[in-house]
Amino acid sequence: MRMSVGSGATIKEIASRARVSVATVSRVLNDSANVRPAVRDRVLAIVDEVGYEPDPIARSLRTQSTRTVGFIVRDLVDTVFSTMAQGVDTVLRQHDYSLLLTTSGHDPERDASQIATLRNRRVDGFILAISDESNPTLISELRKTTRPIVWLDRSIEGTATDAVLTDYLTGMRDAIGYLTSLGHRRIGYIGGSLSIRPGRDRLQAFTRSMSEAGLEPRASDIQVGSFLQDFGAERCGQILDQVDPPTAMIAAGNQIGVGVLTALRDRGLRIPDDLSLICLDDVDLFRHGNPPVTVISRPLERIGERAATRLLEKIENVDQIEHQQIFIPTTLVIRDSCRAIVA
Amino acid sequence: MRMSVGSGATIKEIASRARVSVATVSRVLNDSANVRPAVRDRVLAIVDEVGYEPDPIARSLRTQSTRTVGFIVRDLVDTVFSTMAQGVDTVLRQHDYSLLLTTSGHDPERDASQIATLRNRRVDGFILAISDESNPTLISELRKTTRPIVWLDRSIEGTATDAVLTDYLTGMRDAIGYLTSLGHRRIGYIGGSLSIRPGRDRLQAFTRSMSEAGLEPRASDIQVGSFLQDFGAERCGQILDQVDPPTAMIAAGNQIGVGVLTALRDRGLRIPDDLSLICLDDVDLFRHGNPPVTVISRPLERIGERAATRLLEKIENVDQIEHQQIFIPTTLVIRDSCRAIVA
DNA sequence: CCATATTGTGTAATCGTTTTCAGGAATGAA
DNA sequence: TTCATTCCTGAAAACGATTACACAATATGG
Repeated sequence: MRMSVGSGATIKEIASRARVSVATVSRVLNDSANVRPAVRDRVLAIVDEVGYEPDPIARSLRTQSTRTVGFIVRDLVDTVFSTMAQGVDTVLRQHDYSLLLTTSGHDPERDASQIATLRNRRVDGFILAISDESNPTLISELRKTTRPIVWLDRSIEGTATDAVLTDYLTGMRDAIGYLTSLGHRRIGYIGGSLSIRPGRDRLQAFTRSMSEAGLEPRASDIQVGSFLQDFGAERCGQILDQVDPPTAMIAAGNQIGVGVLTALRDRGLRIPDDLSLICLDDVDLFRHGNPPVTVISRPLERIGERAATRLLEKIENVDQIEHQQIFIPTTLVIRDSCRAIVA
Repeated sequence: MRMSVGSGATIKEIASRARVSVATVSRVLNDSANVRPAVRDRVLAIVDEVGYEPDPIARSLRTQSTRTVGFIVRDLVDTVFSTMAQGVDTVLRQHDYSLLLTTSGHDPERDASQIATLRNRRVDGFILAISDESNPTLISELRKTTRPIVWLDRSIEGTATDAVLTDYLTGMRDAIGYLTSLGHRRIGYIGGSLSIRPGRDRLQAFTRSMSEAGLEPRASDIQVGSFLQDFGAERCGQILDQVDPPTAMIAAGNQIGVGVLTALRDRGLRIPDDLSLICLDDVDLFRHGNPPVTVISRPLERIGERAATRLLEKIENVDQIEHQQIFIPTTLVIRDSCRAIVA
């Protein structure tokens, strides 16, 4: 019973039709070694005629390579991740690799189990944008693979890793500079969990930018803990409920930003009149919202592409041992969500 | 040289350690046939101790099944598709299947070539949400596979197919009803390309709903052709530039809706004061925008889940020959983007 | 107690490739 | 002509599982 894939032909059939051995066919197809031009042409002609395509499964079994990359993201519904995935797909496709995509939810256990799954599936490499880098199960799971890993806005403490990271400082500094130039002194900050690198990096970028601007934020103006919408909404309320709330706010996460927006709407507060707002990541809601909101932006698709490119480099260059951390700068895109304060 | 995957052990090592043949180990692992309980336990103990996991590649080669599903979407950046992908992932994960995800851009040629790629990769089935169903290259490419296919908001004319489709009529009828109840008589419509099923279905739902409401739309109020933002913006302008433009508009595509929003903003028109707007698909921008826009909504994630479930049914039940078309109803979610007309 | 089912197990073929090894043909040098 | 290279090719051994087949051991029935 022949499989109806491609022509369904196997290398054996090609070989017999071309009156050569399977070894020769294989050599022609991997254009390796020396094979007489006449023979090569004969084989190629048959291959073409029959429409033969080698079975990648059989090939994988023999070569221990699947031309497949595993990509784990927290959540595909979040535009940030799906846009990165788009970038990854673009690059992989160009290099005849396939994308095995899966999600970890917000569950650290699933991070580990998904890695196990992908490892078991023999992916040639991993791109990881998972939920919690510090989970010990995860770490031990990772040790079981020798395949290259590229972290996406993540990294493991204390270990040399390949990673594509975001330089939040560039955009954050501009954001704070912009706000202070408008006269703001009290700037609130809502950020995600610190158990994950962007949570830490963004907070650090914020505090550093503030102190560079000569500002010392109040502890109560800084709220961190989760990237979720509800968290953003709740903590936004908390910050604004103070007797003398900040005049500006930074929502360091696109979901958080959504939460802030709904919190403001619930209280009947308007942007920028009642609060100046800067969000992170240039998603539709911010770009096309009313008013369009000023954001710290980064090239999400490009970031995905960069990670994929780097991973392929490592896969195809096994002897490449050194690790690279690639930093993608952020930029401030000014729109209409901040207003000047009259002193 | 042992691969460092799982324990790196092969079935042979387990067999020799357990003093049985590989056949017996295989039998235990596929809990098939009769194997003496004592032996079974002994084998399982060793498997456990060693942490042995069968190599899925070898298994695939023999069984001709990869426990892998291919999913082609037009564009991962579009929330509609990435949300569906999330649903697909959820179901596949629960059944130990993996997701091979790829995009076709808006390019019909790529539709076909991606199918070829997935077919070559021996996926067990396809979920297709591609760019153009009528492309002949695509059709002939599809004929080359015997693996089950589930269409997602798509279908091939004239052929019996499995598909998860959207019943746009339910939501559209409510939308038109709602608008007429507000006093609107002139309702514009901007829709996507008719070379793809949702383009046709949505338009049909619109014209039918209109006539049910006793309304006959002007030809110039109906613009169809592309799902892209720019198209939405341009045609929105075109419709509004008429001497007596409609008072309400339906944007039958989320990107189109974005385009409409920007077009309105560019002309300084306000929603709902200057135009009542109903969009399709409940994305962040519409849900949390200002004002929040009334939408015809469908459960995107659920739709993805449904497609995956159906596909797995067909995969694991090869003898299941009949085709199913599953219709997911749409609902109207009323928000603040429509206002009453005073006659 | 013998013939016959039933159970449990191992041997070996198979899936479709790549690649090692060995050997024959062709080439070049002396 | 002879010998050493170099070039080309094929046979066969992997890769790591599943499974058809054969056969021994045990159970069943008269």
